[in-house]
Amino acid sequence: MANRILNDYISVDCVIFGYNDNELQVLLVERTLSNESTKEIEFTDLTLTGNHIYEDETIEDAAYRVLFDRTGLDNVYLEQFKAFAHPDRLKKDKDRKWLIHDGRDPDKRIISIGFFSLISTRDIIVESKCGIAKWIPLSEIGELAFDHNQIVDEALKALRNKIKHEPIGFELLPEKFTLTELQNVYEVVLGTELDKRNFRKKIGRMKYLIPLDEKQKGVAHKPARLYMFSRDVYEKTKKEMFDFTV
Amino acid sequence: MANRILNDYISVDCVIFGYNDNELQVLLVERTLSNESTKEIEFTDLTLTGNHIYEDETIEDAAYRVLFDRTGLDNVYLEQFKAFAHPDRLKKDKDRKWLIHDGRDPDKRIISIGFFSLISTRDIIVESKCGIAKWIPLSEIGELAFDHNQIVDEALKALRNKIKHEPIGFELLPEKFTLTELQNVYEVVLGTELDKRNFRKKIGRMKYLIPLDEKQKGVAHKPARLYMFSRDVYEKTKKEMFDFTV
DNA sequence: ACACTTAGTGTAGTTTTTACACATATGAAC
DNA sequence: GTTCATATGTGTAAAAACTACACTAAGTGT
Repeated sequence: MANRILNDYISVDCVIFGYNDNELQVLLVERTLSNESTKEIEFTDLTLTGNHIYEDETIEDAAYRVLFDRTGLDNVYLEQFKAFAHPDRLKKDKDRKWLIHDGRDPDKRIISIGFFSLISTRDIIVESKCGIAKWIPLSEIGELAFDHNQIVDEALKALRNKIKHEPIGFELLPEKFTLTELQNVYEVVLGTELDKRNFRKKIGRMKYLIPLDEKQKGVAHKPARLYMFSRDVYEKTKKEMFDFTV
Repeated sequence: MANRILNDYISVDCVIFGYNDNELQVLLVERTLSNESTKEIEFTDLTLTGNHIYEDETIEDAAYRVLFDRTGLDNVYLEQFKAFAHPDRLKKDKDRKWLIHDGRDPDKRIISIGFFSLISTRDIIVESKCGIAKWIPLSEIGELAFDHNQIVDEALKALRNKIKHEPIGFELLPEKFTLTELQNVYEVVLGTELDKRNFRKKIGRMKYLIPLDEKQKGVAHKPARLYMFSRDVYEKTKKEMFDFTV
């Protein structure tokens, strides 16, 4: 055993989930790889959005900063779920002798602290300081850079677990939403179908779900009533939690 | 903002919970602090057990190693729950101008990845390679070194959350146990009282709870039946999870 | 006016939860 | 060996939650 102390780069990586077209999507960034000898661009790759932690900030601060730099959004649901540090994390790239154009030394291990974040995709992403970010449906994610596939998998697990017990589905929707939209979020995240009447009965009991005197507009069918989530009420009644235990 | 990249020590810290005397306890180690000028020992402090991560191991490996070095135990319940890195983590010590005798540079920030671990305190702790480890009841923990109070708090939160949904209470008991002992574990961890009959009705439904043809011995009252936890059955029937949602 | 589409609603049977009290088996003390 | 002290082990009734299931209502488009 080498027993050298790992004293290495640390980063936060955010798995930013969005919900659109009845699908769960992840925000990913292109990374450019070039051939080490010819210096020509070989191809591009997809990675999660991450960044280093500065000396004067907490891990959470760093994650919010990454999120803001990438999406221009503030005030977003964000949760730390796991730290990753596989010794063979960079092997893939080293074997292939590609140069990574993000200024990191490819021989160093990176510890990454994983966060997942939920954003309503109707919140238009204004800025994206660094590189091209794209929404990719979860089902269409191919092979990502580093160990980012594993990080996404674990993030999804953490999200599924969380949504069963706490009302975070709202975070993926715009401020006002219909019950069918909400049900779809749960179905998409959990990967199950839910019965419409039973779903409505269940969340109808939750006091933090506020019915509005407003209806959907411009749809070619009976317009649905709109609802809001009240964070205030939720904080006051945390006892009665949303529990989708299967 | 400084914007210097944090490139610093990383460690794992384990919050090792044990259950004894109807109490939840934590395994802590003494740390010796001495006055920087006189070099005399000032006093001792309590810390969680932690260690650095080596280059060729995963974070989990490191946590199991710490656990083994400290307790001599293998095959123990262990779970990563959160990473910590407060910029002011070491301020307390720096202000007081104490020298820390564990070889760490007190000016460096330490990122610590928190694990919690459950062990049956009837498993006698054989070895303890480094320093004196003590079981301290949760209620009697004073001010710990670094940000370890916060880490313990978060570990307890994570434990409470986990025990509501998965059968990990068993990990705190010896192989054979009575239902009253099991109920006590739940009560102590959750900090609530539970109704004896309802508790038994509920776990009676769980197939991974195996009744034995054996009874308690040497007690001055009606001897209780002994039970075992079957990990095998649990893995096969993960659907019906233990859910103590209050 | 008609067709199309999604919204919205109720019930009966089953299971789970909750609250609650007394007889029983053992060791200890006498 | 009788009695005492102590923790074990058990059932029921009422309320709440869960499951499965099908039709009418309210809009838009033609």
